[in-house]
Amino acid sequence: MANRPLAPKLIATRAWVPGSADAGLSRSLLSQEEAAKLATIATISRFRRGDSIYTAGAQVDAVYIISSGLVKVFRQDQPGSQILIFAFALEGDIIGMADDGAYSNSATAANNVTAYRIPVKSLRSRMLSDLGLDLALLAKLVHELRASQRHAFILSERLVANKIAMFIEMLEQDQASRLGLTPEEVHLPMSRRDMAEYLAATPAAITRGFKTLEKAGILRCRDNHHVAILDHAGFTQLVNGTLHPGGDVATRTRNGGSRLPLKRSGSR
Amino acid sequence: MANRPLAPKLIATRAWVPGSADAGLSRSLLSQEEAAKLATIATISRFRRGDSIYTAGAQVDAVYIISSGLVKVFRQDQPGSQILIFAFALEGDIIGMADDGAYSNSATAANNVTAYRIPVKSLRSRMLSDLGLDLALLAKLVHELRASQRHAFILSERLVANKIAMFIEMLEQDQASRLGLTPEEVHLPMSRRDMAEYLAATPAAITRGFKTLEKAGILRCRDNHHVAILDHAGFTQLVNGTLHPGGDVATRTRNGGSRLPLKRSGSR
DNA sequence: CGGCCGGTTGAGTACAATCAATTCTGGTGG
DNA sequence: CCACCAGAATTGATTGTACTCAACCGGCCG
Repeated sequence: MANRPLAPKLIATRAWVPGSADAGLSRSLLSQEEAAKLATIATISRFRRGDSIYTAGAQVDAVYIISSGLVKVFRQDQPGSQILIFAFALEGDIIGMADDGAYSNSATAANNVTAYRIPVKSLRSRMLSDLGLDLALLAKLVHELRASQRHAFILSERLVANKIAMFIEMLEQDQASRLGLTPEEVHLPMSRRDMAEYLAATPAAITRGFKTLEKAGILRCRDNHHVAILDHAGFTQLVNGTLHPGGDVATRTRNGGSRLPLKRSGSR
Repeated sequence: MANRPLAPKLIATRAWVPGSADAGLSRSLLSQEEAAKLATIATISRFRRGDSIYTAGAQVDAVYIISSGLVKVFRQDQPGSQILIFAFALEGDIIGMADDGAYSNSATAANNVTAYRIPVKSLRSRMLSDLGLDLALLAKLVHELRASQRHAFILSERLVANKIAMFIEMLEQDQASRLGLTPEEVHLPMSRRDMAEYLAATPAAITRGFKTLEKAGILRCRDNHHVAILDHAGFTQLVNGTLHPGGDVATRTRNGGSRLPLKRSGSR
């Protein structure tokens, strides 16, 4: 096994910045001289909104580094059935992961997208000769793993409003790490439908969830692609499941006046 | 960055065997001469049911390879709040992942557990001197990423019965890869409660979900830890969201007789 | 023998999915 | 530049499923 073909493998859709202080690392991963190295063996590809970049099951022949636009990385088992978006890839992100020679998920352009296309053959030789790059990719993988776990954590939430809050927080952290400072407004580059497919919900639920958050004073929507976080504290409280946004106290049958916990305490 | 301390990083809770044909790879990852190498620098640790192996946020000082028992790898933000189990680690699995010097999730023993404890210091020097091991760990990471995406996919399912089905299928594949052949019965080493925390549900829902699957003739439970898959076809159909197990046709208001799809077709 | 914990069952509630109708929006072609 | 159309987004009404709360059973350990 030591002299296995040393599979081209890996390469992962970039992670949302995970938790805390490694933003610098995450940003510099492939945006420096190593990226330049890659650029020498890459060609530029363009995709229109809706174009498929690669599809699950196909042989891996290339890996892409997004230059501009928004790419959805998703899984869909049957042609007409359920979709789950695993990640949104933005500028600087790498997509085209596989570990056994075939793509394990699909990617389509949500926008007009430009990307560097890197044939795996050249990538493989590069990796072998350049340990530094190998380690960078490894770090990338760790990030993506964290992102995926975060995704799972978001999906484990029951209330759509909470999911949305966690999602926006994620976007905020990502944009903060990209810009170097936390912006006034969070930008939501994807459609409501895309958000629904990332959060395992329906567009209708997304709409209502935003409304709930807005009425609770947590955030304000300038338009469907720009939101401002008003109450950052209650925001994280809500993320922790402590807060119950859909107050609507009037309809409470019993337990009329007492707001407060009334949520899971000891067990789940 | 090339001469960064080359962080110990990585090391991941092992993946459930992902999709298809790389079972062999997954099994041999650390179970051969490399495992032997590791054994020379490892010590044996024992944990009782409920013991904490490591907790999120703590400095990474060691990595563990499970020798026997069952370990839950989970995340819990607030002390009393929601838990999400990210993975169950069995014999041969590696836990103790981190990418910035601190554990990113927690692990506790669900059983009596024995594990090899590997201080990261020795591991780091090993890794540097042994590229093969590094690559093995990298492959491990890829597997874990796949596992996490699979987890997200399971969580995206709405009906608990479907989640359970996917979960059992996952266990079956894992056990098949461990044994080399698909066993008659699938073994569920964890408690109902643990399953609930992996599937983001409640124990009550788990119970009812099993009942549903059993009444639908999909599977049969010998006891709470041994199930046999009866209808493997309907099983995967159900996994794809095509089948609707809670038939109970009598209560259907409209659409009285027509079983069949009646689930999401075009959109989600 | 008696708590204690895991598991099950039952009744009531709440949230999101579904279905369907309507408005809004962006892009296209005249 | 405007009319128009298709898709996205919203809204409403209804239904279904899982959560919640609570009680109960059973085995295990003290």
